[in-house]
Amino acid sequence: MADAGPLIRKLENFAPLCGDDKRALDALMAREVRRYGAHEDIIHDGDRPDRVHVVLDGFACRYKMLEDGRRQITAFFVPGDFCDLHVFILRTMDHSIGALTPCTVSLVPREAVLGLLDRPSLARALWWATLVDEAVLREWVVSVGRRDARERVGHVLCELHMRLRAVGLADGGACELPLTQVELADALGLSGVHVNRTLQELRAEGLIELRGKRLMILDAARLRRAARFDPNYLHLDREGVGRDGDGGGRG
Amino acid sequence: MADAGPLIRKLENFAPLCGDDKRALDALMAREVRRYGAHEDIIHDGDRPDRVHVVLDGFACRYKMLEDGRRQITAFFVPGDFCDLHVFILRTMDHSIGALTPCTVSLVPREAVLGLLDRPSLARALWWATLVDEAVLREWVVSVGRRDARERVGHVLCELHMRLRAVGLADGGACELPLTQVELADALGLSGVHVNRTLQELRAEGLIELRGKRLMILDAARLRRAARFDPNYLHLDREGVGRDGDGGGRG
DNA sequence: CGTTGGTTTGATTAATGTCAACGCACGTGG
DNA sequence: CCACGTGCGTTGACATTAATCAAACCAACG
Repeated sequence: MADAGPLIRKLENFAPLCGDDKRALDALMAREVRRYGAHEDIIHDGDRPDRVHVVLDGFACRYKMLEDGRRQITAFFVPGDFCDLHVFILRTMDHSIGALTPCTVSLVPREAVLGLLDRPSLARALWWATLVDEAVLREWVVSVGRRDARERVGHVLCELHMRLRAVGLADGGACELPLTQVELADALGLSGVHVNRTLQELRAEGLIELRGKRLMILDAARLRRAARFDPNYLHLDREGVGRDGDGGGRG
Repeated sequence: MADAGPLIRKLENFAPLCGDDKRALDALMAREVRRYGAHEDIIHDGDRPDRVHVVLDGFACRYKMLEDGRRQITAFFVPGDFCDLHVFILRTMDHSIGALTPCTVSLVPREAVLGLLDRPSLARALWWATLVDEAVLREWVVSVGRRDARERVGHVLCELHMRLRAVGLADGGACELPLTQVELADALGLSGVHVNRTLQELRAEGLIELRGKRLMILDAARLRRAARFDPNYLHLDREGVGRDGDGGGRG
């Protein structure tokens, strides 16, 4: 049931892929698939993995623990996301990757990814994806460093909704969001209690609805304004089309 | 006087470069050089630059402004750092890059960088450099999200000192650090006043000396412990040597 | 039912921000 | 050589945000 659909949809936010490209991705993602339970680690700090992990289904995160138990989540992974393309160069992991919900993950050997890169359109698309990941990370720093709790919470909800929509997992203003408040807190640099109160505030103002594992954005315009959310950093606007691309074509 | 030395020294923390590699870098960096004054923007949010910028001399930063004037710095650039390799794929800048001190910057056209990538050893080294930048950014999130002011300030000082040492710009525990307290604050997600008090605390404990534009780490072990600084995320330990590189053997 | 994981609440405290003033070094122009 | 302006660092008083602690609550589930 979990397939390469989200990944393909995501990459096509950069530029359309041809049939062969999609078939190559499909084949690769199906080669070796593993399931992880909620809270199970997919890769652990200090590991030296030899395969790349792609989330096909479920939510995962990148995180780092301090010795005294404080945790900081530095990325959320949704279906279609690569977890650890760095494996190609950096020997040892300097952080962990864990499943937040039960996850289906494709394990792709290094060489197979290198094979993908022989296709210039895919090489560009994958490069785009990693650059967007970096842009998301930069925005994360801005949130945690300079936005107050309301803005942070609102911002991350806007972002997750957009990213889920980009892989076909949102339906109007609604999407599945199976994150606990403490997980949100660990991502936003807040305490669980404070996230709770902030969510209540946003709910009370009629901006969102968040019950169980479902998020509904009730007033997108107002929420964005409240959170000072500007989606340009997600680069979802087909920046790769009509490119006179020497950009990738080597080989 | 500004040359490619720091860049070369930095890349050799990953793996040694051959003479041809170094000459190629030297030649490229010398092609077009510009000077920027302190506080001058090198690239502005929204720009679509067509050249890549490498800092040869001076300090610069990546930052993002919020409409109401809050600023978050998301990276410090020291000599040897690439500012914007993303230019290859992402069309428009989603943030700005500014000189913190007077800077000498090399402007390298896209195609010239692509030429560099034809040398497998350089391609790997540059890839390594961008992955380390990302790792630094992740650590930045951890600091801002979960470390208190003391730890943040101590951590960034440890990091900057190590990075400067990696490009040959530290001499024992000392290095030039021409950053104002407000600039540090904007990087750490703190107020200028609070950075000031925190620095005084670190000074009073005999951990550092920071006067004028010079930093001296007086007790590295204790400072690291106080800041919970673990340098592994900088990946400066020659991870690229002895790699059975499919990436292509170098002559 | 009793457990468990997650959410909610209230009371209190700690960390950090804000504001406003002052000092100090440096450079510049008279 | 001095007066002045400017940018940064430093201080103190005070405001505010968010953390902490502890308990209660709720729904899902075996």
